[in-house]
Amino acid sequence: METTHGLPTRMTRQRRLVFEILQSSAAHLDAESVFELAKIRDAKISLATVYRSLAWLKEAGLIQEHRLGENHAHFETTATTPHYHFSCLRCGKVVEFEAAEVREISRQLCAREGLQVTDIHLHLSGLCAECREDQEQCS
Amino acid sequence: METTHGLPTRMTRQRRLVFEILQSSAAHLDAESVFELAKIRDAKISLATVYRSLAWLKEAGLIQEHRLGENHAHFETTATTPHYHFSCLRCGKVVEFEAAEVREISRQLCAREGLQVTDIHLHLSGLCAECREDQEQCS
DNA sequence: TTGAGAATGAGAAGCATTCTCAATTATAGG
DNA sequence: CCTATAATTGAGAATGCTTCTCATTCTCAA
Repeated sequence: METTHGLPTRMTRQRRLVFEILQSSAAHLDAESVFELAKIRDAKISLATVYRSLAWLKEAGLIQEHRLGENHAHFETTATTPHYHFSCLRCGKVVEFEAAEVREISRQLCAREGLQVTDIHLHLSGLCAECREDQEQCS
Repeated sequence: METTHGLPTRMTRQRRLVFEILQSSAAHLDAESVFELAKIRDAKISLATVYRSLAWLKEAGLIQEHRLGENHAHFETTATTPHYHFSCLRCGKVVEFEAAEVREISRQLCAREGLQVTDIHLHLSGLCAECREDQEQCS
């Protein structure tokens, strides 16, 4: 992210490609999915570069990383409106939602503890409406 | 967690040991730390058993798993009062805090989307008060 | 144009976690 | 108490995701 002079490094072709893939995708892609999509436009791109690009874009604030219960990360471009996630433990479906109260909670904590919050992750999990119905039919 | 008859399985010596270690620890231990502490009381215990015990205790609702930014999980016994976490990106310090509003947010989402929430994780990250001071001295 | 630093590709390495499987232990029924 | 059955364990192999290494390529500024 920083050169030896403390200046920001460049937006390269590969980094732009990774960013564009995340921009044009509605879903929350994981590194492997980004890699698969990237290879279509750049057959030579390496998985390591995808990971490095994701780290760089995250550091630059252009994308966000989410841990949605699975053992790998998902990424999405930074939204204009802050939002949070619910993920279904059964089918993996992700529901996004807003909640202005969360920023207020963060603000209060900062004031009380003298700390500085740079990232907020609210992650709910359980069963989505569909899976809930399926469950009930079994019992 | 379940026998072939659908009955719950037993609380074994190893599982109790893992639970007791988490109970007597103030911090949020990771699997490796639990393993190190467990070996003191049971030299033969295996890391696999620690992981299996953690999964079993979690399933039983006795402990909770947290992802605090690092690439490994941390565990703590289920608290009477639901609480959330802030972790410092610099020194790793964890601050626990309460926020009743979060349950209300969850309740609203359940009502609106028809889903069922079983787990809530609110994770803030940034710089703790101490690291914030250190940072300022450098600039 | 050239030199220094930054970025890349390919594959190796690392780390946390899960799996396999043979041996051990617990439980229920006789 | 004995036995059959299933659950659990230990040990190490295997897996999956991510990061690292290093030789090569690219970019920018002088």
